[in-house]
Amino acid sequence: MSIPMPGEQVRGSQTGKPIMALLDLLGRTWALGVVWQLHQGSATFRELQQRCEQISPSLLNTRLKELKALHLVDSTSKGYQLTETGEQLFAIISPLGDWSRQWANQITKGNV
Amino acid sequence: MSIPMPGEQVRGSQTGKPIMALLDLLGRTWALGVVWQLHQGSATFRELQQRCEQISPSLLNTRLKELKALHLVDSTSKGYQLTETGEQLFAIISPLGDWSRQWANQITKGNV
DNA sequence: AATAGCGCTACTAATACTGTAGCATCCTTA
DNA sequence: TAAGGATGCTACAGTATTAGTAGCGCTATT
Repeated sequence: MSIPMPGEQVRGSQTGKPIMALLDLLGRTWALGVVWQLHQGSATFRELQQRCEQISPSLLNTRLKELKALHLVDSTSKGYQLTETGEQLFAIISPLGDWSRQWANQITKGNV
Repeated sequence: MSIPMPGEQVRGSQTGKPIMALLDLLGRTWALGVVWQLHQGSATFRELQQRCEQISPSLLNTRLKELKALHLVDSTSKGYQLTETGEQLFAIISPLGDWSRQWANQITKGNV
């Protein structure tokens, strides 16, 4: 799958709008999850695989390539870590943690 | 694909944590996009299809079923719309619009 | 020199998505 | 009362993506 570069056409959108590239990227399996897990701290390839509950190495590697190409993740001697930009992205989505718990509560307790 | 219900195991995770169910859901093609587009206002099935740049009806319908089951989208006489919960979710991710533009700028102008 | 761990690739099977056709239903308008 | 015309949605075949497993090439340790 090609890397969803802002300005170019991406999966599901011809417009080239940055938000569409971002939504394409984040709409791929484990993309959000990798960002989420990496915020817990940098990790080696195999550590990251374990944090992501045994995601297959081929997929992890594909996602990491994309995230690196888009400057959200960096690989250093300490392993993979979020870039500053990646941390910004995490900062935006981090409220999803708390929110998802309320949401789960609402659904499973059935407040209809 | 089964609906990622918080509390149950989902694609890529056995833990049942709400955040994992949410990340599974949002990691599906066009899930975020549909929420994004519906925030622009309620829409009928075919309107929504057009806003989503000709997403195939089968996929749109699948995504809508999931979003309805998870109380993020409602279908009314006026068509589909976000629920209150869905609007909350949108409120969290809405900064992605502005952020994606900066991000695009950083990548394409190459501030390396 | 053998062992163990690492990043990562290769390959196949399983699953998800795309794209098109079209059915059933509900308006219009004649 | 019936012939369009639009709508919500399903069916299905073809294609693309993901899962799962094996293992290679390398480095470090024993």
